[in-house]
Amino acid sequence: MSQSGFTPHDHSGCIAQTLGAAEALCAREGLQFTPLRRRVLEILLTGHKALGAYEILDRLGADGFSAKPPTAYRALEFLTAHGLAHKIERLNAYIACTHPGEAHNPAFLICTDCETVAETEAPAAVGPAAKAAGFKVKATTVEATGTCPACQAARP
Amino acid sequence: MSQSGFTPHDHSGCIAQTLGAAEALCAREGLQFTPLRRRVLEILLTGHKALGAYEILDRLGADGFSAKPPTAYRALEFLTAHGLAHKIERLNAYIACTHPGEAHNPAFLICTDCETVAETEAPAAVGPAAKAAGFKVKATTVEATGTCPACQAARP
DNA sequence: TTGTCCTTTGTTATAGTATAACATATCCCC
DNA sequence: GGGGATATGTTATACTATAACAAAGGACAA
Repeated sequence: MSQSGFTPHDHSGCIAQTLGAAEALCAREGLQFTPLRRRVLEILLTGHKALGAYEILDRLGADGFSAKPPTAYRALEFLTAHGLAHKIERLNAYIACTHPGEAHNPAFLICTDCETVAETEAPAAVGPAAKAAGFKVKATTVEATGTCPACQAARP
Repeated sequence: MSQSGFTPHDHSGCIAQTLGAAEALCAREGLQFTPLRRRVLEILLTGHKALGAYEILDRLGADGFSAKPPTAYRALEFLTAHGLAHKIERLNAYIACTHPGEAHNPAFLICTDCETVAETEAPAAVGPAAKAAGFKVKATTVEATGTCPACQAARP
């Protein structure tokens, strides 16, 4: 599995692998990996960029699906609920998970130049502070904005 | 300074202290702490909860300010730009900073029961992973949802 | 003093994000 | 072939945010 969406790689492999993992996960858990849900995941997988719901919606419309907001949002809810995609809160946008099925605490590195988003593993980001406060953590969002290696090189 | 908005405390002291710090910071940096900006900060300081821009707007209207969106958003932009308030991305809402002026990397603990938000210090949440990826971090968002001590006790 | 620059606030309009509520369809299983 | 569960279609609306331009006021120099 790639550690970073920043480094060049065979992206068609990325796509195939993730779709395969999604199929396997849905089969294992008795979930329906319907054409709509599959198509939304494919759209997200076109690149390591976060897409807004309405951007996804446009592409769905081109494929003959209903181009109304709930269509996209419901598919995204399914994908995020099962760890196949994540919402990037800073961007109000969505991205395919790069290692579905594996338990993880994702952190995202968002390049503000090229808009590429890389998913990495977050260390215990709030664990100690939460413990000290007596706070019981359910989910953690960790997102960093900045500049990816390629864009640092391109704009010195 | 309180480590947590979860523990009971003298909140009027909270308010006075933060407003004082804001005044001092603006005086020091040559910024204009106008009545509008001050009022928005006061509104945010009414409790340790995040408020939406339109919620703030309603209260501004009651005080004779223009109740149009840019009024609130511009004040919030000023406050967040200078570290006097923060945006909670998970909630699309805003909260007063509990220790303005001090350099910090805030992390937020969001109670999904009572909606209280506590600000704590984030450890280097993405440092190692970013370094490994060659990513240059500009800003980091760390937000955890969960249950605060009081709500854990109330709903066992 | 008045004219110009700059910052802040007011105002109008619109863009972008998300969900509620109800209708229809499909499939599985009995 | 009827009943329940799940998924999708459809309509309407709520919520969040910004662009663009107008107007008010202070600071400061000519």
